[in-house]
Amino acid sequence: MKGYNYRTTDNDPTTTLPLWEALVTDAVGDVIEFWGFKRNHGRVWALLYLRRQPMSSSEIQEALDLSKGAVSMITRDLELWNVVSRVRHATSSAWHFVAEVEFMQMIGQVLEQREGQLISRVATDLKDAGRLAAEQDEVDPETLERIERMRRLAGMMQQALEIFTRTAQLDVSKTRDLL
Amino acid sequence: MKGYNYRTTDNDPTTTLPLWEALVTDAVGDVIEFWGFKRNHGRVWALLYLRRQPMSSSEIQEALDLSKGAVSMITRDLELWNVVSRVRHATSSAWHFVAEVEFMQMIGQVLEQREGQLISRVATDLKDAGRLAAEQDEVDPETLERIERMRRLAGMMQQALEIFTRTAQLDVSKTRDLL
DNA sequence: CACAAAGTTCAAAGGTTCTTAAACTTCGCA
DNA sequence: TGCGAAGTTTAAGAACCTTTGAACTTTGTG
Repeated sequence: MKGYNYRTTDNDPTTTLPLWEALVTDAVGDVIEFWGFKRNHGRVWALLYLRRQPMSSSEIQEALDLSKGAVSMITRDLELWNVVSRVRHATSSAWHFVAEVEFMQMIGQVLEQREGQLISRVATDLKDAGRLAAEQDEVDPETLERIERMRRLAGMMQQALEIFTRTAQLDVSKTRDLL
Repeated sequence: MKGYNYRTTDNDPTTTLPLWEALVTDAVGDVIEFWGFKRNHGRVWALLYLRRQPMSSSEIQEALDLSKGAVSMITRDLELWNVVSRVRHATSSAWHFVAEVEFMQMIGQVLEQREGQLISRVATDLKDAGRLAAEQDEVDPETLERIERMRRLAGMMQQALEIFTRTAQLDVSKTRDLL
């Protein structure tokens, strides 16, 4: 879960972003990275949220010192997750992006999906293991019990994570007008 | 958060572990990896938990096809987290390891520590950003408000994660005699 | 339609993490 | 004390993920 330090804001003279904006975008980048996303997903969202006005790809690219390709891929992801939307700006032919405020939804949604895949695979593997072990004569009944207990532990983790993501989303909706 | 596939159990003829044991150790490895630990932490713990008898480093090494150094480092971590303990076996001069059953505690403990570090840094950064932005005349009050809202969001995440880890641990203690 | 600008894709580069293997240290025992 | 086995540390390498940059495709406009 550790980060990759593709940081460009430290002491880069070519950066045009004021320090306070860099602090915000990097902070959000760190948080989002902690949750298993890419740091730049958070940085782009934070910039758009902070600016409150549609920004073009090239503006984002320049502000955060990213490549054209990176901006394309990142905005595609953010759009897919519904935390950024693409709008037409009157004065320009290029697409512009704006931040949606449902930030926790993105985390909850993707977390739940990732976790669901994992747990279902683990569950079937542990069931298979229990079945196979039961077929062996020399396997202790206590050992079979331990496999079953691990299966239950996995289920518990799933439940806990579900509760967490649901709570997190609820917390946001409670204060949705805040954001 | 993705894994590194240093898997040796797929179709390795030198592996002496029966398939059902490999399924269990790998399943636990996958879960633990999802939580930001190393896959082999989970595999070693699972093996010890399954065997229910003290195992020496070299036994672990052979069973899971790890190097001597890897076993040393992994058992050190597991011991530090109190999910494995080191015992003297009567017949041998080598240390042996046994699994403790407080598995969720390890996750909760380390998660909370990692998260605490992150959030406190993010909090101070966002506070700094707000202060710096306020000093600039051309910064919109609405923008200041948005920085403040992000700070609150970070705090909310911290709370949610705390609730989660506490709930997870509680769930375990409720069923502690099970495991 | 043709051209230019905008946007996408992907192989390769760059960077991080994990594992290994070998040197090194510690421990038990004669 | 000296030896061998056990255990630890670490530099180098393998595996992996992310970003880049250039080729390619799409879009808008005269």
